[in-house]
Amino acid sequence: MPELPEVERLRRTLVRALTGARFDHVRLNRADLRAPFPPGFARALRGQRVRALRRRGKYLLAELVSGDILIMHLGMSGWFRVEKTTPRARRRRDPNRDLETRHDHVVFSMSSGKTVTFNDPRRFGVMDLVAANHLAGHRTLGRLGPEPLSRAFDADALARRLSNRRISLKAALLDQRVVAGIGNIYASEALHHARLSPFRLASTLAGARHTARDARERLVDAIKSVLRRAIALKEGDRARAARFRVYEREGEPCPTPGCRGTIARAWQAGRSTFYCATCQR
DNA sequence: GCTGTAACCTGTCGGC
DNA sequence: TGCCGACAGGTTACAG
Repeated sequence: MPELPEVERLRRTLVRALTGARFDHVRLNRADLRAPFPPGFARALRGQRVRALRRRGKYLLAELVSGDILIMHLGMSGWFRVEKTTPRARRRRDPNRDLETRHDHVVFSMSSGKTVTFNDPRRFGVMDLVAANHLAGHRTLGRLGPEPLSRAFDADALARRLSNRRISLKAALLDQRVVAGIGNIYASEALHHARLSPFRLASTLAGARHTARDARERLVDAIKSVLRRAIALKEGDRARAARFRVYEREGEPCPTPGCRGTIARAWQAGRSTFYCATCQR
């Protein structure tokens, strides 16, 4: 599932196809994803040139020379495919290929000679086009918490956002207003890395006592470390067994050195949580 | 205002 | 083999 590391890696791939290029043609294969495309979406994009491709949390933001911003969110199953543009007549029908392209919802033909296709079987993705000066007021982007890999995200910033929050730590990490870009997988991973129970009340990390301060410093370090490591993974390292310490490892021994616990699974905030009850407190 | 939960959606997997 | 239900998860809407 695309969380911050996956979106960042995708951004680095898309930069080459999009930056400096113009949208020669935009094809929408349906009228909506999770929400309808804004009126005139394809027409408004056509002819526009991409100045830069940024990421904010799990959102990809294509800054256009005109000052508009193309907002893209992958949802649960969205992904982009980059291919060299080929004339339609030369494409041959291929049943496997048809299966792969069944959920191609948006096709960008770029002046770079690349075709960038958005494929999203579950259609939880989002695309929107807004003026740059409306970005801060955007209903979701405008409320996002700090970027976890930025200097702005430190123990003090975390304390401010967890203060008075009477929800679990796991639920807090999933709240994009607390910190942007973490999803179900990396929330479990970071909490295990920090040796903090996913069931602990979020506000207990906001206190002035040194134990609370120590815990939130561990959590900030764990979040940064887990995300950086995931971003740095190469294509060949993507096997889940190599990537995750607790996620989808129910029943396996806890990987923390010296811990004799077993990874358990619980249902929390409507999501699966993987944790070790022995070393996560 | 805050919190928890259902709903959206479709591919996959296990059980029958 | 085929059908059916459960499950996965990011975000939003809604109820309490």
